Amino acid sequence: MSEPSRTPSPTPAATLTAPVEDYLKAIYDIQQTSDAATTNALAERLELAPASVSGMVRRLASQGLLEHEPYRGARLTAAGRIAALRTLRRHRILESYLATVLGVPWDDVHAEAERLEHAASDTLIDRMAHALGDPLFDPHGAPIPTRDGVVDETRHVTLADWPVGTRGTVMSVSDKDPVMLRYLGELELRPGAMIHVLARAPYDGPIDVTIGDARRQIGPTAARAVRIARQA
Amino acid sequence: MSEPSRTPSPTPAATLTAPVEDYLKAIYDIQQTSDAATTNALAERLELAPASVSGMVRRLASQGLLEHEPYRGARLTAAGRIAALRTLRRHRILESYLATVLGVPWDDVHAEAERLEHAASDTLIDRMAHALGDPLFDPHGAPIPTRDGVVDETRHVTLADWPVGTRGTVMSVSDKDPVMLRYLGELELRPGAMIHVLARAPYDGPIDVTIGDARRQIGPTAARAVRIARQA
DNA sequence: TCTGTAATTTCGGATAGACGAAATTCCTTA
DNA sequence: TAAGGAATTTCGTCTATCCGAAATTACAGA
Repeated sequence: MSEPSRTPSPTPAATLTAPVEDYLKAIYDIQQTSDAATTNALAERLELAPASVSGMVRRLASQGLLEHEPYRGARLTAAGRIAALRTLRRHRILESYLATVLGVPWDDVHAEAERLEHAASDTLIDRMAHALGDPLFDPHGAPIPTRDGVVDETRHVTLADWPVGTRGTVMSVSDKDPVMLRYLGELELRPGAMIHVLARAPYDGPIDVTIGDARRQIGPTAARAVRIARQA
Repeated sequence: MSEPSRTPSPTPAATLTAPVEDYLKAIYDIQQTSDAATTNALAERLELAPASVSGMVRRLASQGLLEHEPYRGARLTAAGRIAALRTLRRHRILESYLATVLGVPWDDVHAEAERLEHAASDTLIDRMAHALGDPLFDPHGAPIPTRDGVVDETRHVTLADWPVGTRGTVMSVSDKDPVMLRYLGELELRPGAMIHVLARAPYDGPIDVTIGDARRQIGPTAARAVRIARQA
């Protein structure tokens, strides 16, 4: 585990619109993997035209929420990062609450939280978190930022890159695609599951893996949605 | 109690924007008292300029959600009524859930629900309703429409007009103003409270009333926020 | 170094929603 | 019935967000 990171709080920041929160969250997400978020990557994630992203990125940069080097991509500033983590916390607390308390199926919670996260007040989110015992992870295994922006940013290897012959534990699964999530659920590929990669066919071929006791073959796309860590 | 009213379901209606839902809800609300919702009444309730309301009302009329006689006011069509009741159900289920399950103070639930009602899916609302045992009234005593648009529309007399010398039961209190709600709470003027009007000073003067066992004087503005029915 | 392709930005334009000022209509009252 | 005030609508504008088409830039490979 790497250090949890702490971001100082500069401004309380005026209320952001829903689209702005979505951009910041997407940039944060992309920056977990790449150094900067490119226009195309953002456009794809947000399902918008690249032209729209260009315009918004310029505006957000002028508001000090991110830095933008034309043709190079966007990087969150400290203020942007705080705003992104605030939205991420809302999202993941909501996912946890909906799944745990209200029994919303785990492949549906993402879409629902995606809308509610822009409307719920901070104090409501804190109430939900409290009711859940202030969880550190959401139902898909993603870490939940605290109220003051502390979050575990460990970058886990995906199942697609996990070394052959090695055992590991599923840390998290991507929550973006309900169909994929349903498939992973059927395979018992949930956070906490033990896996053991037996073989991987070359050229993006299927991966031969035991999940708990069951032996399975899974394709590279699904494997990329599953993040693994060495057994605890 | 008057007949619950039933509205047939014409169209599933495309998804409405948050402002549109707000307009429909406000018009429904105003129509509970007046025959048609005037531009000024809407502007005041929605805290918008009358010019803005004029424009929106015209648009909503062209979409078939309401009928508009220029200079005369707006009336919901069947389709508009259904949409309004759907939003009202969301609002009141959310209020109930937040207050009952999450312990949000009863004077805060309105504002929170006001934002969440546009984001929560129907199935989530139904889950919440189910968790509460499908309540018929929200924490302020307002009736909750069912999934298929049945709602009690009895028009209750307010405390300001309740006959002197008569006992009654508080049916509901207006949830719009948190400060007022806090005041009413301090007076124990909640749904279910027994009241007995002893005297009313003329010209909008104070009302002399017993609430439960306590004797109080309350002003006409607060009294207008409290709706009363003959004792059950 | 030159060049073609992919990524990005710019430009003009669209839509939803809101506003103030000015024009219009309604209705009461003299 | 004429006038004046109040309510309403119209008009021109503004902001936020989105788009397609055209122009620009970056960069890999010859």
